Amino acid sequence: MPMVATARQRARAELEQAIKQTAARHLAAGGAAALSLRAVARELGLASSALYRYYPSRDALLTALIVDAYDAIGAVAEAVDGGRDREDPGQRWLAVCRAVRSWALAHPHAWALVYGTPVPGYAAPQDTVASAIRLARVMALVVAAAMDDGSLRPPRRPLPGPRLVTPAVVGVIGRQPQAPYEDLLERALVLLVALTGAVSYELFGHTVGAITDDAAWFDVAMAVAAEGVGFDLPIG
Amino acid sequence: MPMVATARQRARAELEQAIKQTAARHLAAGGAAALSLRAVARELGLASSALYRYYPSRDALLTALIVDAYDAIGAVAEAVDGGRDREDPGQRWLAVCRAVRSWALAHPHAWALVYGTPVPGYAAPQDTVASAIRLARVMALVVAAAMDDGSLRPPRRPLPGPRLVTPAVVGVIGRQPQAPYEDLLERALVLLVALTGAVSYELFGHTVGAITDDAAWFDVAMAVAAEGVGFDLPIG
DNA sequence: TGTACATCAGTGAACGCGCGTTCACTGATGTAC
DNA sequence: TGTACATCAGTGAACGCGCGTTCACTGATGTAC
Repeated sequence: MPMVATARQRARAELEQAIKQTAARHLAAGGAAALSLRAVARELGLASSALYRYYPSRDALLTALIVDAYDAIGAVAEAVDGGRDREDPGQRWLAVCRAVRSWALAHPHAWALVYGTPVPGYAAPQDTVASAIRLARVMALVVAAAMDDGSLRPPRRPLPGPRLVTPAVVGVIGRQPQAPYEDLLERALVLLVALTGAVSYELFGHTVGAITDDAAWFDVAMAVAAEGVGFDLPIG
Repeated sequence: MPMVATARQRARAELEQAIKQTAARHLAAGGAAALSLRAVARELGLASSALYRYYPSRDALLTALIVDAYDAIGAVAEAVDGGRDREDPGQRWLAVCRAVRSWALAHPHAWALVYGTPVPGYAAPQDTVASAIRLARVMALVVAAAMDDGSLRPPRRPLPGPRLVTPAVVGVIGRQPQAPYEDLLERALVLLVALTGAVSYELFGHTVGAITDDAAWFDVAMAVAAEGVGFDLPIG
């Protein structure tokens, strides 16, 4: 087992990337439905059958693009929030929301691939979860920071009943939140719903005719949602 | 101009409905991508070209289905809220949210058609707006009722700056909300984002592995979002 | 260092499929006098 | 009431298209001795 990659291995890795990049470009141009293996092969000057040495099926290629999209969104969130541990949690979360929205506006079809209608007949394999979780993790850390620094208002009415989040979610912040914040994680997920919901709402055309300034309203929406959770985003 | 429809007119109206119903069934089975004019014609025992006497293109048929889906959602919301004018606004809104969610779970592909990824190459014509607005109207009326009956908490921090909703939205409740509720409609739209966002979040598979009880969590999410707007949904 | 063998990337032809839309047509239904 | 004409629903063949996937193959790269 050699320490350095052989020429064949390097060529393989390169072409695998080239295929994915070309596919991503086609996705960006026409959406998932317009992504065709034959078109990708054509652009790369390959026989269409050659792609099967790299991806066993169209779905597998799509899965790779989905993972990349999740990772790109997660990376954007992490980059924006990185090193802000001492800042106001509201500031941090708004910055993350804005960055995610910007990314989505720049990559609408990739956004649709992960947060829009699932591709018909396609079942998300396990490969995507590690990447899908990155944005949620940033959100959870910001909320946990708000709880720890005392800036989080306790809920007006704590939710009764058993916890609704899985241990996996609790694991993200490493502890079960204590009273008066027992229901913190259930509430916090609403921030993600508001974020993904607002971005999709705008991107999929539902603000047309209703909202005059999408960017300004997005900030409002994030602030309103955060108030329900118990912390304040900077507004105005 | 006869007062009664001729046999030809009746036959036409019937077949137009039959085409749409068959198309709706195919949509429900396989999603928008799986909707094919030829398959619909086949099932009806017609030549595929015959459909062009009824719908000028596949997009036109799709538009009819989109309008129907919006109307169905709006009708569900209106039916649930009908005659509840005197009830607690929080109760009313939660009932609407739950009914919309149930409809979506029963008609996932139709939901995806209107709130999921827009069909590629498809631009929503004006025909859809009247139907699309029905759910928003119910929401606005409930919120306006809460404002009027004094159960709506004024915002912690009113939003500065100009209004962000169009006159069309103001027209739904018939008046510009006054202080301390100037920003009511901007806030209220977050309820729609939370509702559509939460339903899509669940329907498109993002709660898998994170939430143990989707129905219970949905109630929580709606309550948390409503708190940001200033009114309380019944919980627990 | 050189040779025999194994691996594997890429080819090109083929399979089998279904689609949206157009068009000249036939024959039944409806209308005007 | 009957006839001539206009309307229009539905046909069936055709156009032109692109797709995902399989398979036996060739020739270059890599490996073991």
